Amino acid sequence: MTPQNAAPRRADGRRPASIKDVAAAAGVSPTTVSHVLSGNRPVNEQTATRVRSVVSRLGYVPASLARGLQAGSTSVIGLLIPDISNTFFAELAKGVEDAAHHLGYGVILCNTEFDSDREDRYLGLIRSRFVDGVVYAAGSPPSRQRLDALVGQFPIALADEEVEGLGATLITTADHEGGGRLVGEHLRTLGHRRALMLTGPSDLRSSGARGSGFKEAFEGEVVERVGDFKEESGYRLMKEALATGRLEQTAVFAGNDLMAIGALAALREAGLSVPQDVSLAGFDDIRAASLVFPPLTTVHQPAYDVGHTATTQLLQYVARHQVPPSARHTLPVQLKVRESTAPPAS
Amino acid sequence: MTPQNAAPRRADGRRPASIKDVAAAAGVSPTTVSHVLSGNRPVNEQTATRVRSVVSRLGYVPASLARGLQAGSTSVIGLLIPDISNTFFAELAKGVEDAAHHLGYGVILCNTEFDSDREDRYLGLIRSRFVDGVVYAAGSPPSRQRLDALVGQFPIALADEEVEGLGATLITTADHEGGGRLVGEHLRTLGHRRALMLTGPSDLRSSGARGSGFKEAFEGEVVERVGDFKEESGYRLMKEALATGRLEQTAVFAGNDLMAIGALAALREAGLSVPQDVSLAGFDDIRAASLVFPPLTTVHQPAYDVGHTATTQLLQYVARHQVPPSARHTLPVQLKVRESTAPPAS
DNA sequence: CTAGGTTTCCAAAACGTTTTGCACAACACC
DNA sequence: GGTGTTGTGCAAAACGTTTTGGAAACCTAG
Repeated sequence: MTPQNAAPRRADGRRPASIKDVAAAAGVSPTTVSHVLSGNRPVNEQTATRVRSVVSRLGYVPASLARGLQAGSTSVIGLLIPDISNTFFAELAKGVEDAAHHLGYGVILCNTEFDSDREDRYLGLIRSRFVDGVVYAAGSPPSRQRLDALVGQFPIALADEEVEGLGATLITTADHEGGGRLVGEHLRTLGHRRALMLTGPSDLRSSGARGSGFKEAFEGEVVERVGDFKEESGYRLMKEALATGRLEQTAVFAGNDLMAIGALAALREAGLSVPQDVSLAGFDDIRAASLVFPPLTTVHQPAYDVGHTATTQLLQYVARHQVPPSARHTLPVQLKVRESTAPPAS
Repeated sequence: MTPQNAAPRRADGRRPASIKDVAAAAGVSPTTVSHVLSGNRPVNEQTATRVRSVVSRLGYVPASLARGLQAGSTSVIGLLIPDISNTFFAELAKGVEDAAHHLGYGVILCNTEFDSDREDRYLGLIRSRFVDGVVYAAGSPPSRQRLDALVGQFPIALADEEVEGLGATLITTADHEGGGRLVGEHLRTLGHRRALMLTGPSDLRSSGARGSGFKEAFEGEVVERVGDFKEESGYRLMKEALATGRLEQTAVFAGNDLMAIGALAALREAGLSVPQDVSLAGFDDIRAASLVFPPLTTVHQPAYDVGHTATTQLLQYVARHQVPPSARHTLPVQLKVRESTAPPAS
């Protein structure tokens, strides 16, 4: 355990090569090295070759911090999401990453895990200008006072979940209401007249929109139970509904696929089979939806596209050092009819 | 569209407050502001209060780039993974993030998507010291010449997948060989004597270890077909095996769950049912493994723990500006017997 | 009154880049 | 022999911090 000192030293004790080292070794000024590397101004070809050979011999790589400090930007954006292990967000992240990469940006993942400690840290990192912009995919209502410090001051784009009264923002979201309508219509057409709705958090715009779309199109009698978009809550809510005796409804619409999967387990435990006894529909079309038995009828959300669009929009402004204007992009969704829905029994 | 100029300006045209602005407004020197904020040296309580009030009035947040440049570190580590939408890596990422957060570090996600362009960019970002260290979870054999530039120079920890001949490195991996053995033993005990193995890439250490563990414990006749750990390859390989006529084997061991799920689809299409006609086992215990029908017998890998351990180890050295020594941590795995395996039909 | 200690603050250097204004030389053109 | 023009390279400033060596003022004890 050899004690090491001062910070800038490299782990093995050597200092990483700086532009000065290169300049000295090549017998030129740092300015010239910079010009050789950036091509910003012409440099004599002989000198340039000499510099380049020194660069590769020393394994010189410009320090991004210094470069960023000087340039006033880092070419990295942040992606704030609640839970990367949820495949929906993973897919969204992929879209963000693709778009960013394509435009020359890196992505720093900030996984909040619904934990305010963590949210604080990342918001701090963002406010300290470690990143040039943020794509914010809220999975739960965000703490407003923290966001307020950003919006309008800092380039930010909301993905999938819109946040109430947050002032001018770039918003990209799937058509939650339309998706709800598709499900409602589907179940109505099958002949269902009474449905149980297991919703997500009531303070989430997306959750409300799915519900209102559904109710509008279903036209029948709808009973609502509020959950939190997690699998466990789908299980619990369904359990509760079953505990009251015989199920009044012939169809269940879960706020998302995770909840639907939870509900499915509860139904199975109660000895009810899907879709013979009860029809069940979800939302999101996560990977698991088609793997589960029976494969779930659900609404496909273009998670990848949401991420991609939000990022492309955002970067358009980031690149010009502008605050994005208020704008909304709504992406179409698609009903996937699988085997968990059928006409009611009788 | 108001044209904006110089980089450091904020998007709305105002420059973000710097320590100088605070100092000027509070009538002190930047030094004093810094001391107030860091508590690094005592400051008169009156002055301090005045400074603090200016800080909050101006919404001053220290620029992390400048701070990092001065300190020689960023308090952020990189996580290099091939595919964040694979739940195994997502789980691992969560472990990394938790450990890092706990030790005061942020995590930048570098999703390579098996794309060398992207790998290059991120490796560049790393070499430019944008991060203090890296957790590398290779999903495919990495391009050695790129990694060579890092290992031994830069703090790096290998998670789950070890890389041949990479010199001294910190390695944290699940017990792939032991897992293979568990499956082999399980199938042998059930009475199977002939098995088909659908493996991952042959140049991946983990893949080889799973196979050799399996063969050692199974003791029967094993036919091998090489895939790439993706669902499609499981499907294709199984299809090919079935195309040759009647299946010789009574059991199938897939290199991972994704391939098992692919194989399951192929078996179903061929009219074979699992586990009545064929037993099927996977590896990883991803979320989908228990959702699929029938639920998959598989080996549970502690993905979260692998990420967590690798990160904790790494940061122990990063914090002291040391290169991690060569070391290996092997984490235990666990056989999950579900409904996809049964005694052979006879 | 002096010697020494404390308290409080500041100036300046350093971190590693990029950018800009300028100097010097070489060359051409009339 | 002026007068541009072009090629080449450097010095210095700037980006926004933290750190360090003092300086100035005040107090205390002898």
